[in-house]
Amino acid sequence: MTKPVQRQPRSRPTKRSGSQLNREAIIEASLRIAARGSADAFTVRRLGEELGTDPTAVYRHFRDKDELLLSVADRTLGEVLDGIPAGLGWKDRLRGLAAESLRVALKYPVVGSLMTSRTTRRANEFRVVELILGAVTEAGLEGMDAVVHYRMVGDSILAFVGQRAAYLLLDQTAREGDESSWTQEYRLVDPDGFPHITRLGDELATVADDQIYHARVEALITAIERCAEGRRARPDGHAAARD
Amino acid sequence: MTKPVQRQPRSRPTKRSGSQLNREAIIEASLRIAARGSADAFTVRRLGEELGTDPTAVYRHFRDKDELLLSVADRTLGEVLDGIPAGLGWKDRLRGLAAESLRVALKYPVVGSLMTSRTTRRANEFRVVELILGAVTEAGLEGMDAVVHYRMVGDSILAFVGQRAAYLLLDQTAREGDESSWTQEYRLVDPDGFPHITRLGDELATVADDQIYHARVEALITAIERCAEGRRARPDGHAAARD
DNA sequence: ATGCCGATGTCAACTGTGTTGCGCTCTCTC
DNA sequence: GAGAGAGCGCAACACAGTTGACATCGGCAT
Repeated sequence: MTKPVQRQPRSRPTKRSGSQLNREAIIEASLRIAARGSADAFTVRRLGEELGTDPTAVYRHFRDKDELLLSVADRTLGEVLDGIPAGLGWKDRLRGLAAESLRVALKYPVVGSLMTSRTTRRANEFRVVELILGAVTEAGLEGMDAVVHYRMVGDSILAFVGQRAAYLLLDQTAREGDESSWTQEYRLVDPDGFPHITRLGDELATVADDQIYHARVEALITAIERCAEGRRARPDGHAAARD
Repeated sequence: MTKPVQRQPRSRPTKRSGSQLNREAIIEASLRIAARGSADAFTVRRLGEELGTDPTAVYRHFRDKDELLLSVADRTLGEVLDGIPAGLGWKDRLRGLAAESLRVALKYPVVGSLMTSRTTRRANEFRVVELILGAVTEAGLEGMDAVVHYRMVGDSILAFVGQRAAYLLLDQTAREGDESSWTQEYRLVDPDGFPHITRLGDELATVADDQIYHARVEALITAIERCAEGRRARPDGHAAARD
């Protein structure tokens, strides 16, 4: 009687309903914590606070923190997919995927930074893969060309988005160091040994991440186009896009 | 006198003062540990073992582990630069940088994975920046175009290399899960909902990381070329590489 | 020579992390 | 109503980075 624990039968009365916690609630609490941003915020103990339960209760629903993280990441992938409008051509679909990925990764920096080199192997990841494969197919790629360019797009977006997220997570001191490097250390280099850095000092200090992001996305699209053109030129098995 | 603690003057009595340790020795011990590969090997305590001293002695030479890591990373950047032959054109210089970066990152996976979104702000990093800026300048880029493409190249190489290194660090169980995903889970998707995944199942399972790496590097070079062509076409300030 | 002092290494300990084993309670099922 | 079993709380473990107190050594000015 110490705790009333009012439970509504909710969706599945036949399921089982004796618990306060479930995977969904834990994932959403994780997202709330991840959205707060700070680097070390996403710990099991803070997750317990957020849930109002003992931290170790999480382990009744997830084997370990890694499995929880993969589930959370897949949830965020769903948020990415929901943000992409329907009915776009393949280029704008990829641009939309890139933009949404960045938005979501900056919304949940911890997740974005930890997932740059992982595979969730869950539902929404399949949808993303299918989306990219559909885009490169529509662009005219097939077989190994399609797969190579899919991986190129997927890995690139994941990587850049992860870099941005990880940067957001750096603590204040480290981030200030990184930011000031272009306006401080890089200004003091020897002009003879480093002529390019010296000459381009202003641009190095003022270039924005979004410009670089844009350039990277467009480079991916160009690469796909180029490969497709090469395929149309000589439609045999392997299309080499060398020069 | 409770403990004798016999210390022999060890290797260099003539060298410097009574210190057994210095930054160089610590960095090299760190590289030896990092080269052994396993994920959690690079700890301060293991570093103490490797050095034959108390773990906390490291803190007499580096403010914290992060500063040590940045120094180690800059050392590995030197190894990258040393591996690039001289006298190459800008394309092959970038290809060499990419190949050497991958080689070194796979040699010291811990360093490679932790440095994907950091800036060392040390000597060798300047040399790398100068190298890339020189390449894009030789390609015909100037001003903001040069800087944007430099960052594109630098970030991309760092990111891909970091992904590969991080993957190497995954423990056996997690890695097996990732590896098998293309031959297991991705084979069982619904053919109607995921036609592209189904159709390209074989290629998804057999594509090699090196193919993707090659494609990414060539995409970067192509992007630089394209931007340079656009500049030559209309040599005013801003060159928009849209379509 | 001597006494001081800073630099360096050692040791114990602190905080915080993920994780596990034990036991209690509460709900569901028969 | 009784058994069973899942879910949660609690205490504790191993390991991480880091800090402060102490010991020792070398170089320096007196």
